[in-house]
Amino acid sequence: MRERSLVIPRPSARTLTAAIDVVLLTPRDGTLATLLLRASDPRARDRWLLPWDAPRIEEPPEQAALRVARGVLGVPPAALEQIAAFGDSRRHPGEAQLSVSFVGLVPHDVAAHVPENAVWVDHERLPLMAPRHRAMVDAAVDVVRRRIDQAPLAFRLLPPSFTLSELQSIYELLLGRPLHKASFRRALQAAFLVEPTDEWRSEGRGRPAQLFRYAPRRRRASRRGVRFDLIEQRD
Amino acid sequence: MRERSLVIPRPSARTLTAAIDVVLLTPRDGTLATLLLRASDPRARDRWLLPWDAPRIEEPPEQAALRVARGVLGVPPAALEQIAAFGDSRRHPGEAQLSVSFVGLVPHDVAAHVPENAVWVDHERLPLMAPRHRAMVDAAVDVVRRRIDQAPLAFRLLPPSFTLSELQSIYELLLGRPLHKASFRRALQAAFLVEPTDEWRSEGRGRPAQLFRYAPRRRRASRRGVRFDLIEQRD
DNA sequence: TGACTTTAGTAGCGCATTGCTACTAATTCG
DNA sequence: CGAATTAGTAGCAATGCGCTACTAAAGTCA
Repeated sequence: MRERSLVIPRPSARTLTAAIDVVLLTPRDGTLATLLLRASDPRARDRWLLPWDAPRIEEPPEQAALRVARGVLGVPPAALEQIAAFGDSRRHPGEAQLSVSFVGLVPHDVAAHVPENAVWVDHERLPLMAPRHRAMVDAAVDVVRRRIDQAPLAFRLLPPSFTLSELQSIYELLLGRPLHKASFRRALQAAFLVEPTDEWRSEGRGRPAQLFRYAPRRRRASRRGVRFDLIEQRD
Repeated sequence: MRERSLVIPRPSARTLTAAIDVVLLTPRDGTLATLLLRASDPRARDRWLLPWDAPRIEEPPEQAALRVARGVLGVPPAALEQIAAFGDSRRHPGEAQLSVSFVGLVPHDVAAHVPENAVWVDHERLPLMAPRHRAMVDAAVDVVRRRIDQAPLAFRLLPPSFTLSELQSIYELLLGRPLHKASFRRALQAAFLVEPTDEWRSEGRGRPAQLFRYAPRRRRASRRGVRFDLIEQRD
């Protein structure tokens, strides 16, 4: 039973309930923090929620995500990327059958001004949440970690000029592991991503640090070889 | 205007029309080929379609994608991963407002048996298609290329035992660039991904090749350093 | 003032990885 | 048998990366 024909007799789209969910991430106290909203109804099943809303009529998911993010932050996030669609049996707080989730990065200064019903929580110490929302946070961090070396995500979390130590801290937070200072700087220089300004910043103790700005000069030669960075078998 | 409160007054999910679209990829004549279906109605606006269907009631997207893939292939694909949700103004053939798209990998022997209204087309030489479907094919190839070193995708396109030249060809197809033979084998050995069998295969001319099987022995040490493989600025 | 602490930044060694050329090995074709 | 063809390896050169150990410039405090 292998030869078939006309398997798909003119399908037509079906309606289902949908939601747009947004995972906002910011560097905070040495952790990567996620923005959670306290449920307005204290008897609600889920006390803590990711910001979300239904898409408006004819509103594309990305635009809806931007609207939701702006609703909580007042300004757009520094970066916004789609994570994935979630539509399995894991519960969504609004009982949406299908969720399209986005991750947004928020600079520290913007993150300081959020509504009173919102809190930033270390992404590794989340309270009890709807299972779909919790899965989104984990997936959001994965997306960021996989994209950090392909998009200038880290730089969007910093002001236009920054010290290399600040930049390294952001990378360490986003990657979730420490980096070696000398190696980090060497790799940064080889990639022609930043250029020094003639300003220096004295931050309390210690030698003042030179300020740099993001100024990608040329493309890095394409990735060499094959890496076979196979972690485990996924089925 | 930065301090806000209660930004999200209990949203509720809204209904919209949805579709599940599947990009099937197979190695074919030295190219990565995509499965397209010819429209049953020759006057249809889109003559060529990706396999797709509406999700059934309560059917999760992944399961629907599996069903669609089985409908064309007769068997499940060797691997199936979500690509992304597409919901912008790019037209879908079924006018679905929201599409959840998946990419499936199909071994060569399975790909040989498809319905008569289906054809395999080089992913770089697609005919005119609905814009959303075309975008999905491009995104599917991107997803595969980004995941190939983290999941054993290449091995799923091969029979249980295979020659290293065959394996290298698959990698080259999926990555879209040639690899150097000696370097490929060295990296492969360092990753402890395959083990030799005691069989050899003589394929016409030339020295017979030893057959190997996929047998990941241990995890590769985690990726070192930072790579800053920044390609271009994305906005 | 001068030693100590703290943070910034660099030099350079050793090892692993990778691209490459050049080889050897085993088979078919004529 | 020799040429052609495909499989597989050796080893060099260059690069990348982790690390230790340094120098530099500020504050702190006796």
